[in-house]
Amino acid sequence: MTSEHTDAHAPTLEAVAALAGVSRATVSRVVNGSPKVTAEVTETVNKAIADLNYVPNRAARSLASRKTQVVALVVPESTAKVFADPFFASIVQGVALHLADTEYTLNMVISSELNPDKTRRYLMGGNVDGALVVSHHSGDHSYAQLGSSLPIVFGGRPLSDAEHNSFFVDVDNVSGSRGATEHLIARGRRNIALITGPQDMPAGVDRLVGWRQALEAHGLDTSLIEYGDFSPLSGMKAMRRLLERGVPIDGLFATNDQMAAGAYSAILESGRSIPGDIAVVGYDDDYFGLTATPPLTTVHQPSVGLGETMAQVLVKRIAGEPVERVTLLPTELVVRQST
Amino acid sequence: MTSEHTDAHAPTLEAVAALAGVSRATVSRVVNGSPKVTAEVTETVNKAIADLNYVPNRAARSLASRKTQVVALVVPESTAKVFADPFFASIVQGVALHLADTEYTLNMVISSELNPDKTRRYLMGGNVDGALVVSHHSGDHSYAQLGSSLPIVFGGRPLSDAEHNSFFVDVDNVSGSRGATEHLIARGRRNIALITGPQDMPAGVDRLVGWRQALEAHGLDTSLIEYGDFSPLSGMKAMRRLLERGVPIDGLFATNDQMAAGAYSAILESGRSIPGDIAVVGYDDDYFGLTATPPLTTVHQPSVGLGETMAQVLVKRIAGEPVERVTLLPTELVVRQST
DNA sequence: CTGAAAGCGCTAACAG
DNA sequence: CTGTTAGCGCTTTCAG
Repeated sequence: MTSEHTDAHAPTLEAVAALAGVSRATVSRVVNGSPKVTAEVTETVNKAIADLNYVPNRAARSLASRKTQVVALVVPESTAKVFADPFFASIVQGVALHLADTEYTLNMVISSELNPDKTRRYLMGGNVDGALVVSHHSGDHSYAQLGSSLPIVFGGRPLSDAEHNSFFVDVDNVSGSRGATEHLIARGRRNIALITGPQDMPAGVDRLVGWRQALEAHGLDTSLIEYGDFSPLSGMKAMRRLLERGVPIDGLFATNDQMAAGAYSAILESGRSIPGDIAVVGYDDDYFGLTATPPLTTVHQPSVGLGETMAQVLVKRIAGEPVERVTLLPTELVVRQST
Repeated sequence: MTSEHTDAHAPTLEAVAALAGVSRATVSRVVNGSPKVTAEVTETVNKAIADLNYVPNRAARSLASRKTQVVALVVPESTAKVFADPFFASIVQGVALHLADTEYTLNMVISSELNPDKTRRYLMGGNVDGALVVSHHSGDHSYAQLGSSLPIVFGGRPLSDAEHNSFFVDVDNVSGSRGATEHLIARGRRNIALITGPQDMPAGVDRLVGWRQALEAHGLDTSLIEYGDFSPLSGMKAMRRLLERGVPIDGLFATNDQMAAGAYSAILESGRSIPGDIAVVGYDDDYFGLTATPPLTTVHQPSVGLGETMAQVLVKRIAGEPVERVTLLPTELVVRQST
């Protein structure tokens, strides 16, 4: 069942040079857009290129120029397993879309946790000009060390600020959460609870900070906190604990929609109404928000934009252009019927 | 804000040869696992490689061997826009996972519909050893022509069987649908309606065929058909039309979960119950199935497996090994409370 | 502004 | 089994 592949020798730079009646060096200059070539000659060469349907050979080009024109997108295997996470998928999409407009090619590599050296070697083996590292919401900068020998841009801020040297772009979790909470306040709520995620994840920490900032700015109580693990079940349990405290609660900010989903159940089973008794805001704007009853007010993150920005920052770094070490993208509050 | 990158000349094959006291050719042989090298020499060389932390340069290797060790994953831009589609995301995941175990590297390219030639040129420019083409459930084989000069494997069967030469792997829609319908029959249903998708999409056609096969095998009526466009709204409308026919209906097979969702509404609004009056089965096993009331019985597709298989088939083709031109993956019926 | 010459790092016959 | 010898196709000084 194997098929033949006509190995019709692709035209080389040399062939173009011959047809155009110039030297290979000149063709190379034209191909690379060198400014010092007569318009006339440039035209002749371009015509020859078109006629021959010439496409430069990347390998040869890289070898000679010592540049690969490739950037890697590193995805830890654990993240890949949950690849269907729309947030992550959108990041990849953004990266790919931005890169499509550049000279760079996207190399997706799944780094196995079992054999992280394989990836390290690949990255350091001169196979790529730079790398993008995304790790499922978690800010894992374990590749940060490579940052000193290869331009790397991370998706998500590092957990510790000690990483005072890695470049990253992240969603502005603090401001997004502050906005969500302020929305609750604007709706007249005064006893606003928080169900947040693990404090060993940047998203968990930052979203708590935003909530607290908003509350403090209005002189409101910040003691209504419970922790979950971003799963629906944990959200339900956290909400129950909150309700059991027996203190008044008229607003809830759950730091992701999944936990908000769980909280919905707990609120409803306690006989309370949404948003009548308790107004709730989520975070992530995933599918749950739309299908929930009532539809959930939530914080939308610019996931595609995150990917695009990462790619953009990396390309600039590779080009040696100055770029901010940290880029924070704004979120958008999507107001629906739960508030 | 730019940072320095120590351009510590990566060790070359030559350096390894020197350290090991052999020729470059021998080192090359060891690196490429040639069988004709003394165990002793192999060891010495490997030690030198380890000591120097040598990593072969891909560009040089490709240039000399005329192989790129790269396979492209082509994603039409329209598909990329809906990248968050979990089915598609899983395919990418599968591809990446399988490739991670091979010598191949994954190049993701988004092909713009506006400029399809850019992609064609890239593929034909000797930049990749093979390509994987996925187009959102649609069986678009517009790159089929390239198949004669580059190994290509498609995800999803082509719409027309005229494409009697392209290699593809697909989910076995016919058998999946037949199974879904037989399940309804086994549950004692005899008046089984169908809401299917556009007949210009392989999935739309094949799922109808499976339903019909099951019904005919049991001598049941196959006239209860209505068409939708895979959207929830179209499913709702189709169901209403079905109900308006005024004939008995005790089972429904909707060819995707989204349309099943719409059908749910129509059934419920008509005062009927699920599965009491009408048992329903969907297809896709997307998130709707789980959150629906009652949870939806549906057909699960091996999306990750699809990606893995595509990669596997492509790698074999590149290696010149014989492979089936078409590979159909089995589906699995997930039985929940709607039947 | 353009050509000539010298490799980039590695593989691949071909000898030995 | 191992070394020698040529390049793979392109970029890049360095002259002219």
